[in-house]
Amino acid sequence: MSSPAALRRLEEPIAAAARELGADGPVDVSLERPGDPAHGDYATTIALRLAPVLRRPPREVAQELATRVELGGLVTGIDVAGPGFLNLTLGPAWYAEALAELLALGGRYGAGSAVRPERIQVELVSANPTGPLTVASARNAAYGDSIARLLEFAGHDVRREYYVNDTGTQIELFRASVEARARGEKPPEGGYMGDYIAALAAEGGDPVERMVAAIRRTLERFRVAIDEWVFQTEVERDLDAALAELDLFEAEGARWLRTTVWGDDKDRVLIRSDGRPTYFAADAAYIRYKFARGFERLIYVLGADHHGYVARLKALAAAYGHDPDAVEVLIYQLVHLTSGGEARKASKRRGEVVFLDELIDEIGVDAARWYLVMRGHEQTIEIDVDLAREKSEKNPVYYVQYAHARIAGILRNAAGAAAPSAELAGEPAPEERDLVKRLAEFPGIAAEATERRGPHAIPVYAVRLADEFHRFYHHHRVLGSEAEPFRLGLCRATQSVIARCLDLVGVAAPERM
RNA sequence: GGCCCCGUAGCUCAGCGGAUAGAGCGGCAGACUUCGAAUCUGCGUGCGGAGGUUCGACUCCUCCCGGGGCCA
Repeated sequence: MSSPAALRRLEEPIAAAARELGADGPVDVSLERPGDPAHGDYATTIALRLAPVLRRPPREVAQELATRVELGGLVTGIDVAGPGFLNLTLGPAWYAEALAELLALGGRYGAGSAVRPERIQVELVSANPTGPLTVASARNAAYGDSIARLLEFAGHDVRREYYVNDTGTQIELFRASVEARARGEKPPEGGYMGDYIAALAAEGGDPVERMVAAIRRTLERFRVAIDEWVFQTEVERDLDAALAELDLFEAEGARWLRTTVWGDDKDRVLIRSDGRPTYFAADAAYIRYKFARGFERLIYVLGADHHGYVARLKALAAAYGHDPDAVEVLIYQLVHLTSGGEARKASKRRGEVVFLDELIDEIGVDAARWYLVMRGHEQTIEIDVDLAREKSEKNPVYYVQYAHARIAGILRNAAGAAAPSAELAGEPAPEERDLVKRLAEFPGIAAEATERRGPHAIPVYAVRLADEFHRFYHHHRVLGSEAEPFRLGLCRATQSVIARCLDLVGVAAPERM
């Protein structure tokens, strides 16, 4: 399902021909778009990969495939090139078919790539409620939410969850800091400072509750819809039951879980010698609670500083009798903030933070989400706050949004004109061909982004698609041309795919700008 | 000392086994009586280093160098 029907219609006859030659099992034709237009519209390396299996020279295999394969009018040329590439040149009929498929599917184009839909929980952000969300959490939110959106689009049943650490030493320190401030005293050693502490002190009430409410508002503003908020204090009510199910051992007065048998680098304490449970004990109760709710896959979105958690979380899953691979820990690298070339230190306690709300105020939700998710999650990213603020119109997100708005404008003006259609009046122009081929990439891009947990592929693709559209626009008039129905069809299809791309990363698709 | 991530164009980054490695920003030169100029067109030898696997390596493996992070 990762390729559109228009591509499968090319791939399947080639696969059939390959099987005739003696290839057994599923044959992966995987058509690719060559960089050089002289190499045709699509190319496959099937002959190169088949040659060792068939014990024949690759070019010979390619030649034989080219003679055997029957692609009818979809293709006007099939050539052997280089060491054994098979290059296809598409005929007009293919473009019409591809566009027809896209128009028929509309917003569902590219959806449903999941081979087996699962019940998936994505735990994201889960920052301590000791202060407003920072830019570091913003990457978690943007990345985690895009993962959730991709999984939903692929056909999975997805729930987003936020785990609130509402107890423990940091929380006590936080409460003490607010109380000290309310009395007009200095915060305790290592305590929290900043304007928000003063504001909480002035407001009164439970500062933790207020912080959670503030985080909730920020996430809503950031277009992250949390389905479930789970509090550590709630989870810990089942602590005894959760620990009773584990095979703990005693050592040095403490009670341990032998996580090393599941690949952790050392065993972990759950109950300290003084009888107090560790944070890890709460993790145990929590993961047990997650599985108890029937999720088949648990995704944790964590910053790079938590990479040590991977082994012990999987160990917990295994200890409760689940497949450790049902726990998937997605690690993203940290965000560095710079300002005029100088690094800014993001420390919640010293009040020198850049909060997510401030970032949104400065560059807007669209640019913020785009910027935070447009790079690979394994890449440390650098955000120059000044640049983002002063030159936000340079952000490529506007380039993509502009293409969407421009199409919306054309379609508004087309009221009363011919209906969009995939009917081709004659030969499609080069820019029209390029646009259709770009659109045909989308299902594969979306599926791969989902499988690899790499949402950044979506913005990268969206920029290319917008690029292709802008080029098409400058070469061809849509309204009033002989090819008006086909070009309106192209516009509608492009608009639909751009809108989907933007939605997958939580960015608005404006009708006007 | 162990583990994780990263070294690609001046800068920020795509590219995850295929043909001549791309985009944005910055710079230079052009294009609006025309459906939206937030646009388009042109100008670029750069994969940290050394081995290895392969018909083919930015991509996979080993080592080294360099940056960031976690743990001890």
